Amino acid sequence: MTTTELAKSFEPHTLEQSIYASWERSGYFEPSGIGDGYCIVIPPPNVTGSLHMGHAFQDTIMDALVRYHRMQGCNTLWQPGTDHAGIATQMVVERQLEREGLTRHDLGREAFIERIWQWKKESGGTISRQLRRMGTSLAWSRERFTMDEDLSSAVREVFVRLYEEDLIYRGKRLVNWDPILHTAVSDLEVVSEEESGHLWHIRYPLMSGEGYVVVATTRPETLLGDAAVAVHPEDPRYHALIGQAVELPLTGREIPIVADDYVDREFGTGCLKITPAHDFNDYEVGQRHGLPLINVLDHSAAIDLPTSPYHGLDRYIAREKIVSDLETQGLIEKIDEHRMMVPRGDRSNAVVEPYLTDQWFVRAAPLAAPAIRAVEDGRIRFVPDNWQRTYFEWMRNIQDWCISRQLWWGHRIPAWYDHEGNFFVARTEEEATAQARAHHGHDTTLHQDEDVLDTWFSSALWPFSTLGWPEQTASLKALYPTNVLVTGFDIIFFWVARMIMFGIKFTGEVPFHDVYVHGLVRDADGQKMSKSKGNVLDPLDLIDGIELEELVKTRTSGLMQPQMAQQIEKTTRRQFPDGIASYGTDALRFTFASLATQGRDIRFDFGRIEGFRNFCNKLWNATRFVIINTEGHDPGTQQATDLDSPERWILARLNSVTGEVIASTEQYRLDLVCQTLHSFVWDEYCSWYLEIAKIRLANEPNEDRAQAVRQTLLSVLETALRLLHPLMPFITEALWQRITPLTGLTGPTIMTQPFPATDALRENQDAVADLDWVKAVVSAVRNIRGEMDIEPRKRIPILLQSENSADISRIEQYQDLISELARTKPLAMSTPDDATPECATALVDTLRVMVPLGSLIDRDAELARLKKELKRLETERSKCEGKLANRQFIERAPDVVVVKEKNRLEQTVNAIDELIQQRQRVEGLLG
RNA sequence: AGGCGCGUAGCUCAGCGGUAGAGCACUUGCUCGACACGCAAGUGGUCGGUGGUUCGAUCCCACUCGCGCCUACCA
Repeated sequence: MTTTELAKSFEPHTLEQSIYASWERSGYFEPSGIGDGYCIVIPPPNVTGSLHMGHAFQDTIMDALVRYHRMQGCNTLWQPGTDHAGIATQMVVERQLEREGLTRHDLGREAFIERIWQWKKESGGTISRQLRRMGTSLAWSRERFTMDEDLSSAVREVFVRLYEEDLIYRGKRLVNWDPILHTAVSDLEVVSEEESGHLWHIRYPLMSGEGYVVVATTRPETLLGDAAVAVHPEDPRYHALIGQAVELPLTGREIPIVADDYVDREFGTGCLKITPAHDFNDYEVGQRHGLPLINVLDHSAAIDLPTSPYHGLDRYIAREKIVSDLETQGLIEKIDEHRMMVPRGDRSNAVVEPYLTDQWFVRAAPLAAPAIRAVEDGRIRFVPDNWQRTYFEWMRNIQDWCISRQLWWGHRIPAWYDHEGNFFVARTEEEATAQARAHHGHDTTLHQDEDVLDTWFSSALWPFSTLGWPEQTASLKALYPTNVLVTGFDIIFFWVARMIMFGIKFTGEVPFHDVYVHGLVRDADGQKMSKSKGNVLDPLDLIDGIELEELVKTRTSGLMQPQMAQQIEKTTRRQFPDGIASYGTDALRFTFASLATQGRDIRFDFGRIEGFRNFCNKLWNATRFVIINTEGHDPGTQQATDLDSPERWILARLNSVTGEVIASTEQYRLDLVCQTLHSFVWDEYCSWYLEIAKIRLANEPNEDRAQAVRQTLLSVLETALRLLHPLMPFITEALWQRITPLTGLTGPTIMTQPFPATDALRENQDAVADLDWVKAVVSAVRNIRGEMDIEPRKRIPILLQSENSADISRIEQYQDLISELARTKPLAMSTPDDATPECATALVDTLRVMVPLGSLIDRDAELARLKKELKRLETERSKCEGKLANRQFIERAPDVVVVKEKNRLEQTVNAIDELIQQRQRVEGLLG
């Protein structure tokens, strides 16, 4: 035995990290520079964030694709990097400051930004460390960050060009305003959910002095900014009032009653107050009727009317006060309970306020048109393809994109203002100064726009900015357009659509050819994983394992809502009473890959990961077996030409499996790849071929033939390792390196070995048919043994009977194999004429497999077994007969199907006859 | 209000026009020299419901019931 004997079981943590380090050190992750380009850009995670299950899942898919193509000989780049996550990161650092009793304004912009860079430096390594633990083959030397200087200059370049083409404009518009974060957010960053509220019916007295109209509103405090009351032009109830005026309560202002068919006559009173500065619809109505925009809120959503008694009150406090004042004046007609959609900021959870401010916008429609075309004409393909509907739906109704954010952390907008309010958009301050000089005829002082760009603006450039754009770099030429974007459906709008628009606009080409849209990882109950729910799993906890107490601690610390801690602790203890076992990276990756189906929800199932950890161990031990049986024999993999059928069979199977793996990978069906490889390795290679090899190596006197078995053991294993490598990189590397010396192959790593290819010469129908038959015969004996409760170790006598010459020659050829696999005494042939003892019988097509009853077998058990088998056959027969009795079937079904059905019936009927006779014989025995 | 997805074995999921599959769980045996993270043999499904197309439907179509998601301006 050698000193490098494998451990008895697979222990992932002993090898993963050193293997990864050696890959990285050797530069295997970097593009080779040879072959067709294959490029994936990683969806950049938040630089200060950490890896969650969704990332881990997505990264598994990308790494599998990348490793596969690298082995296929492509010039492969998986581009790593992170984004600056404007709002999220700024919030985190502001919260840190809060603990010190400071705000960002106390520090000032420069110091605050410095502080964020500091935080990035401290926490920024987390995510790349975690990615490394996942085994990702990212080209780390090319790692990018959206705020790197070159990427920032790409951002400015894009901004300026869009501005120059009038595709970016600045304007005072209603935007979604987050009154806690004090910034505009885009419509995508607003999540509306139904909440309960009230519908207040308020009387607005008519100026004529005769009565009042009643308006219904969910937001009485905005009354202060009303500019009109609107009714439907064809509403007979209010027809006479159109053109009249009402007195706006609490303000004494006079506002008109206008007619607009936006009003829904059925809703509320059919009479609507119009607040153009605080509601998107009212804004439109206001535009149509030339109404003034009356802003009544400040940037924290408190009332901003210095002359009013409500000045300075928060919107909800003001609401209460206004309602009570109205009540005092008898102006509240009624208050109804009301369910309504409430828009909240996805980060702050604050109720978002439509708010009138100066912002920068991207004119989206002209950019969308070519982006729509790219998908329509197939230059970009969604996988699964129904996601293109979602894409089209949004793109065809696209709204202008508000890109300015009132934050400090991000790409500052490259626009400079003079004191007159003119602004100059330029790549640099010098250029802006020059523009200003040209404008004014002399130098003026300028100051840069305070706002930064939406993080998604820079993300939209990611596929080409990371490759060096706007420089025409070699990487850009070789690797752009990238091949596939792997992403979740939740960011199709945020990111995918915008990359397509900007990619086409600035490179003239699509940014990627395929968009592979995967599902979202959920917990075992189907719940979305989130820190606040306390159901997150850290991929590293699955890799390394975690004690229950530790898990409870991480799940309950740092909560936004500390009152949830108890509940979270309880469910955690219930769900993971023993903590989480250590499964290793390969098992985790294989699990993710197996879950990469076409669906939307991916429930993480611990049964799966445990099963795949066992699979790793199986592979490990199969390798041990192969090593033990080949070491010292120098078999090589140079396959002998004259192989016996078990070898021809397993090689043929390997060949089909290779074809299936390639096809499934190309279709992004990694779940099928898993299934195929799992069942090949476990059910065919280990359960059958290894067992056959044991027998042959023990009994084979011919050394050449024994060597052929050893070669086959090795070469099938070696090939299987390469097939598995994209999914399970660590164990396959470890085992491959271990067996390489035995195979005579050389090469420093499995990573850069060629991916297996199919070879028509390996196909072998005859060997496959023969081995299927051998397996069926062995299974028949094992079935009798199992059902009869015969000791597994005990050799039993069996008789074989057949008139079929194929059966007879197969028996001749495989008798030793069958007898060993089924643990029988030497096979005995008999003819139907022979007087046969009473037997337990099973049929393999035309072959009768019989185990003499004797003392071994229980007569009742055999009768029960026969009964069960007969029942199965009889249902089958009646199905067949039913079909064949149908004239339509005979006439219309394809001939092959009809013939098949006839054969099936014949076989079934024969089998039934056989078994009935057998039953009679057994019944004839006296019990 | 529109759009989409899902409903297959106890659980998690494949299959999607010609004999219902996998993993886990379950039952019964096994300290056989690779592996108990294992071996062998089993149990378990009117493929959500109703109708239609078809010689034939888990698969295609229509309707329907449940669950979920995404878009949308009903105050």
